[in-house]
Amino acid sequence: MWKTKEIAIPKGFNFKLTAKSHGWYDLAPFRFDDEAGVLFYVFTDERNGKAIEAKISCKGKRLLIDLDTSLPDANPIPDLVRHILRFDDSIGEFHTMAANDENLNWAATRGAGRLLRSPTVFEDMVKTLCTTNCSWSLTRKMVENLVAALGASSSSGSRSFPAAETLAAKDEKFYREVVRAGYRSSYFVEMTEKVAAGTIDPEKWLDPEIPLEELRKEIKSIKGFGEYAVDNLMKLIGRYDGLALDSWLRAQFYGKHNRGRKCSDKTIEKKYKRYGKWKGLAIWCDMTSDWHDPS
DNA sequence: GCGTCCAGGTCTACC
DNA sequence: GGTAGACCTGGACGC
Repeated sequence: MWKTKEIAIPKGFNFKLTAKSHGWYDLAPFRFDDEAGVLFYVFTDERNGKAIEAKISCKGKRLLIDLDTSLPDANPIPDLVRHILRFDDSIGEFHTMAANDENLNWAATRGAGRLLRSPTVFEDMVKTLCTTNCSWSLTRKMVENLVAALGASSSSGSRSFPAAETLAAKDEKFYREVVRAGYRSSYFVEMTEKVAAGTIDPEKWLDPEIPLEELRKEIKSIKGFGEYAVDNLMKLIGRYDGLALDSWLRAQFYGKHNRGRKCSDKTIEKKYKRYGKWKGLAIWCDMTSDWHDPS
């Protein structure tokens, strides 16, 4: 039995631009149906550990959340949806700056800049580690393997993202042979054990009061998190100070702003310096301006 | 089908 | 602080 919940969207919110803001919509348990304009996600019901599939779509000024189960009115899923779509993010300052930039005014006009994220920082950590040093197809495969092997099953058979404790119970052999994580396997073991044991608490990183450098240092101390991975995770947390430069982003920059010729990372930094704490969002919106159809 | 080469980001050892 | 090499996988390519 499906049950629909409705919530009001914030002013200037663009559902499709947010859902497809970066590749996360393509990683399990997310899925996006372009034709229908529906974002799918499989949540975990904290009460019993069962999976709940949600279909999220937008109708006028309302967001519709269709759940494949009947839940009590006080269920947490609408709040989690607000979190993943970043309803409460205040990016007006970024839009004000972008409005005066010929490369970025599209973002201000159309309401881009909210980057889709997972319900937990932990899930974003795992996925970020899966993006390091490999093709996108391998990233998809690793996440898929993880969810298929350890996720809880919904009534329709789709699977949710496993909890840290579930991942921590697995050894390096599992990550190597089932997830196909290769040399990253030992990083997964170390990271998930630390989270499950409470040695690190990723959810606390959402606190905007944590000093930037302190946060950066803590994430950087985790094996497998270098410059790119730290910046990427921090963007998802809501800190856009780092550019999260990877080979794709660099190549895009060379093509758009340097006549296809390579240049140093410092030159790239210089281009977005005026955006200050928003520069990570600025380069991302600049480099993805041709991703989205005008509708 | 098989073998080889390459891209990708981070870590570690070394200078 | 900077650099080189190793790590591992999937995809592209040539045979």
